[in-house]
Amino acid sequence: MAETRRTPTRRRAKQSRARETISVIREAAAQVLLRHGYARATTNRIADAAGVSVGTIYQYFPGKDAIFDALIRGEIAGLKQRLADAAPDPTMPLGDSLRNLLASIIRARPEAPALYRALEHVPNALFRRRVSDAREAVIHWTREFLAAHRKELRLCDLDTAAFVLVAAAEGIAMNASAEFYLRRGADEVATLFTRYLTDH
Amino acid sequence: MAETRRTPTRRRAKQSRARETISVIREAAAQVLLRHGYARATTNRIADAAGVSVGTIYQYFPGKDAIFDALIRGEIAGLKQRLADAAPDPTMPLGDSLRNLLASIIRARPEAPALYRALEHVPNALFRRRVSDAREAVIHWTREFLAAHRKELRLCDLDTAAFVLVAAAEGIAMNASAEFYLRRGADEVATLFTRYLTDH
DNA sequence: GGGTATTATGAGCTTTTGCTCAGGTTGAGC
DNA sequence: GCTCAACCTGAGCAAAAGCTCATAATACCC
Repeated sequence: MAETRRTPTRRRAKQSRARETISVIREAAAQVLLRHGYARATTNRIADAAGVSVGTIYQYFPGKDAIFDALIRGEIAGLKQRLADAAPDPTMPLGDSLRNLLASIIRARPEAPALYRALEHVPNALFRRRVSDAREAVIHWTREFLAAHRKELRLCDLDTAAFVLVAAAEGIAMNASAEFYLRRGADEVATLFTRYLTDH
Repeated sequence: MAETRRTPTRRRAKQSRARETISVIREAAAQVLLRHGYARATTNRIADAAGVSVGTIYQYFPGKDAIFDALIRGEIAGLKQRLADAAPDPTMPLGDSLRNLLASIIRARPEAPALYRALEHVPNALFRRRVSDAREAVIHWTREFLAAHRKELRLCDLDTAAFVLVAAAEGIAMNASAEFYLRRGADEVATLFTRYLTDH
């Protein structure tokens, strides 16, 4: 439970069997985290859920938090990938760009918000910095996106605008249900943002 | 650590000395929660922070989670009070109402978002329902607020609008720093919402 | 001041949790 | 089929956390 462990590195998988085990552990950790929350996500429970012995976990992860660290790194990498994929095409009108972007992010991983929410409370300083670094990166990306569309915008303080957009989007993503998006929720969010950014 | 305890109720304070102790414990719990997070917010640590013996905690709280339950109930009650205080005056223009509302909520308890964030991960089903019930109540209150200003609105689906507003506001409140509000952040949020709701 | 109900103490008991390690199993290469 | 490195097991240890209870201190009422 200490912040720094005595055994910094562990065995690296060399056979496909081991790589499979690692990903099974990761998925089990995500499931347990979603079902029980961090405080009850014990190593033994994760091992049970993974159908694996506790010892196996410690073959590949130096400690409990390392599992969640791997999880959050995966989630962040995925989010960044999706942002990159949703290529910001400056020729397309801003409203349509926004709609596409939101739809693609939302469709990609519907369970991500809940997982993210649970992950956010792993009591580890490095870990928390990873999360807020990622937020900062998304804000920066958003600012670039806005700059590419500068001519359509009514405002000039792009930094503030980017922050407001990302924070609002995060709040909505965290609380919205799947049905919300099915029932034109993504359009609604795009409208919220477009009306804020442009003159109708 | 079990969900149900053997000792359901505890001593009720009868002297002012005891009431003082209880509130000291509550404040200490909030501090420890903010500083260390739920997983490291142990009963002994809380007792230390409160300058009180562990036993004293268990005189008034049936278990660790009960402390946080009391905390969240207090926070929610405070938020509801602030919403009620910010009387929705339908004669005032919607933009101004929003600005006032946001400013009064923000000024009241700047540390509330962080506390709320930490509290959200107490691993207790009843507890989590309390939080989402509160969110639901705020959404309902917002719907009423919108209904009172219906004539100024461009949209008709007040349920969706109320949800979008509350979720966005939560996201912004959770991530914004104090400086953000000082540097016309509240105005910015009011603009975001006003432009979404009305025709410029 | 004496009596009693209320409040506070904290050493330590019980349970839980993170983690280890001595040993067993598997399978790729020969 | 043999070998050996890679992989896996799970009982159990040490530390930590939740909580109790016998005892002490305090405040209130007469």
